[in-house]
Amino acid sequence: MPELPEVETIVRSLKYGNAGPGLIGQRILRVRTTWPRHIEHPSPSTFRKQIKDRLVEDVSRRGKYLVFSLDVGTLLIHLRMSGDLHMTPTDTGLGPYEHTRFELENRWDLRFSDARKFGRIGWYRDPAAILAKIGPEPLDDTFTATLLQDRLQSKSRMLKPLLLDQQFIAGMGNIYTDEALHRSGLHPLRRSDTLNEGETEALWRGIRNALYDGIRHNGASIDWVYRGGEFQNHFRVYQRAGDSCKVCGTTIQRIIVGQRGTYLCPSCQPEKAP
DNA sequence: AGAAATACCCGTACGC
DNA sequence: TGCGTACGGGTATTTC
Repeated sequence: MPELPEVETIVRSLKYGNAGPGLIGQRILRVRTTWPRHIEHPSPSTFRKQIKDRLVEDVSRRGKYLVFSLDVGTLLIHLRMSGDLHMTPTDTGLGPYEHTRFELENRWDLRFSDARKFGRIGWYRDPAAILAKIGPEPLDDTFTATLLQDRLQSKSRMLKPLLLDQQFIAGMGNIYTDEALHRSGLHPLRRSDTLNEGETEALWRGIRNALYDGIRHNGASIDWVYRGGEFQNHFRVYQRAGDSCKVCGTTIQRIIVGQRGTYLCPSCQPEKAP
């Protein structure tokens, strides 16, 4: 559930440090895990050897991946549903879900907490092989309304599952997809190749605004698993079924689209144009 | 071929 | 109280 804004928030906190020192310039002494399946690539034993004594040179983000540039190779971490990363002093007792930790030279740990154990970690000599498969970054200057239009017209898919497709666009999850569609005034079942120019522009704006708002509030905190920021207090539709739309007062609906719970305002997002 | 559905991995919350 | 089920992201696999 950490989506683009939550991952971006974590990247910033790790990079510059807030509840602890920043990660850049730190050396990793070793990795310890109580859940080896967190380590996706290479094998856990090879991973341990490759990570030992590596220097962290940069921390960034690509889609929902955290990208740790090392002096040799790159560490990729995907938080999936419930993952989170914290800087914690090495001598602090382990939290219940802190399955994997990277011990640093300065006696702090980078701890990977993951209640549902869906998260994945990998070390790659060439991360481009993985990251190149991901769609465009929605907040990049190169992500224009024209680019979005071309991509929408090249498919004939429902908007909701299409926006969730990481190959179509990077970083959108269930929350920000529903929030973006509401801001756009578009129904989640709408086919991508039926949007006119104005609707495409609205979707482009809706995506960017939903993500910017999320980042501005340091991401959202979701149910019991993810401690994020305050964006949950600003949801317009997500998890608001039965409540009234903040724009028009109509009751928010919850439907299932592509096996995903989906929230919308039936007035702001009519299935067919009025 | 492309779109969409299904299964899988997990732990918790919720409803009956 | 206790059990079954829904939820959720992304990938792999299957179906249409």
